[in-house]
Amino acid sequence: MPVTDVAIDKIKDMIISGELAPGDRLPKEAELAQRLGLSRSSLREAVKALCLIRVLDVRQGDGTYVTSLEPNLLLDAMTFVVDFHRDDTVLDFLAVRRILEPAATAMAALHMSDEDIAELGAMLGELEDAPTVEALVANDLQFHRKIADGSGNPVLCSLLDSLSGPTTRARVWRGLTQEGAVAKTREQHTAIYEAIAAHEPELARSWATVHVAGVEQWLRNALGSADEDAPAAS
Amino acid sequence: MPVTDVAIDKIKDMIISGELAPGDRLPKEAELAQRLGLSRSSLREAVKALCLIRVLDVRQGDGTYVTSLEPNLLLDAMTFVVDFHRDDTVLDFLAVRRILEPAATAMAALHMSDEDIAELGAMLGELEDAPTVEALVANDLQFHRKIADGSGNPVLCSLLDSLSGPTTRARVWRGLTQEGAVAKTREQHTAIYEAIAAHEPELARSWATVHVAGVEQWLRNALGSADEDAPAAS
DNA sequence: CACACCGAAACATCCGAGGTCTTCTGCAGG
DNA sequence: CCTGCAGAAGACCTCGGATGTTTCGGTGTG
Repeated sequence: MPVTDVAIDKIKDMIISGELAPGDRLPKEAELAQRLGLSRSSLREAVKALCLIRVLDVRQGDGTYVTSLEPNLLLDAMTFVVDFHRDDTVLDFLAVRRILEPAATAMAALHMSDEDIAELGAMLGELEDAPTVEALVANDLQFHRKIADGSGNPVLCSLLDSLSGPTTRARVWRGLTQEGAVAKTREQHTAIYEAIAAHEPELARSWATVHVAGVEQWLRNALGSADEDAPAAS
Repeated sequence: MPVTDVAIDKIKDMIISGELAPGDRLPKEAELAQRLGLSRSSLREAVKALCLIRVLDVRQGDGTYVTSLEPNLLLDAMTFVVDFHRDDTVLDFLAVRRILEPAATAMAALHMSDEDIAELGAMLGELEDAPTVEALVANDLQFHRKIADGSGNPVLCSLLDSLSGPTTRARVWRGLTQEGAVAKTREQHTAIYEAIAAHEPELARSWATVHVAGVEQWLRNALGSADEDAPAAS
C-alpha cells in the first residue's frame, strides 16, 4: 500500500481515537511528515484527499485544522459524488428520495417551530409569475431543504440535500418546464406547507409522496421521450 | 482558489462532459500537468483526492483510469465518511436507516428472484449457537445487504450499506450482546425472510420496521445507561 | 486606544532526481 | 505455431529542497 494511503489511515485513526478532536490543529507539515515517516509531498497528498471530503481544513499562512466533523459537513461531500452520475441513474436517486422525502416531511410536521413554518410559507410567495429556470430550481431546493431541516435529523437533512443536488434538480426541472407543470408543483408545495402548518404528519407525508411521485413520473416520461428522439444513441 | 482545487474541478468537468468516459485512461502525469498548467506535485494531490472518493483509479506502472462511476462504487466512499462519526450521531444515522430499510425490504419482497431468496434463507442457518461478535456482525451485515441488493435499486443498496457500516454495526452489536437479544434478532430475521419468500411486501415492510425499531430502542437504552455510568463526561 | 507596519510561521507551488512496478516486446525453445 | 522467459520501456511513487504567498501577532506611532 502506498505511503500516502497509510498516512490517510493514520490521520483518520488519530481523529477517530480522539487524539485529534474537532477544531484541533495538526502539527505543521514538516513535523507531521517526519512523525508519520514520509515526505512532505506525500503527506500533502493525504491532507488534500481528506480535505476534499471535508475532514480537514487547511488555511494558508495559518495551519491545518480538523473540521467540526458534523454530519452536514461530511455528507456535503456526497454532493460532489452525486455530480458524477449520468441520466441513467437519476431515477435510482429519485427513488431513494421518494422514500426519504415523505418521511422527512412527516417528521417536519411534528417538529417544526411556528417561526420556521412561517419562513416556509414565505417561500411560497417569493416566486414571480414567470420565473426563470434558475429561480425555480433555487426556490424548490430552498423549500425542500427547509422541510428536511425541520425533520430535526441532520443526517436526513444532509442526505436529502445531496440527493436532490443542483445537477439532478436542474435536469428534472428542465424536463418539467417543457411540459408546463410549474403550476401543479406550486399547488403541491402549498398543500405540503399547509399540512405542516396544521401539524398533520400523515397528511404531510401523503402530499410529499404525491409530489415526489409526480416528479418521478414526469421525469420518466421526459427520459422516455428523449429515448424516442434518439433511440439508437449510446 | 488553489491550483490543486482548480485541477480537481477541471478533471471533474472532463469526466462529466464526457471527454473522459468511465474506464478511460488519463494522459500521463507530466502531460496532464502541462495541459492543466500546473506542476506534477500539485496534479498528484488532485488525483489522490479524486482517488479517495473512487472517481479515479491509479495503477502503478500502468496509468490512471476513470472508474466505472457506478453508484455502488461512489457511494462506497461514504463508508469512509461515516467512520468519522461519534456515538452521539449514531442514532441519527439509525433513524435514516429506519426509514430506508423497511422500504428496501418491501421492494425486495416484490423483486427478489427465487434463487436470491434461497441464498437469503441459507444465511439464516449459517450462525452457530454461540457465535462470536464478529460472526454476528458479519452475518447481520450480509443478511441486510442481500435484501438491499434485492430491492433492485443500486443507489438504495449502497446507501444502506454505508449507513450500516461496520463501525456503526459493531457498536450496535456490542450493546445488544450484552443484553442477550441475539435470539430475538434471529427470530426477526427469519420472519423477514419468510415474508420476502412469500412475496408479501407489506408484511416484509412491517417486520423490517419492527426489527430496526427494536435495534434503535436497544441502542437508545444502551447509550442511556452508558450516560448513567458516566453522566459528567464531556 | 486605534491603526499601520513588520517579521515570523505555515502553507502553496514548483522542480528534478532516483526508485519501483507493470506491461509489452522480441527471441529462443518446444 | 504456440509457449515462456529475459529485457526494455513506460508510468506512477517517493523524496528533498528552494521559492512564493498568506496569515497572524507583536510593535511602535499618532
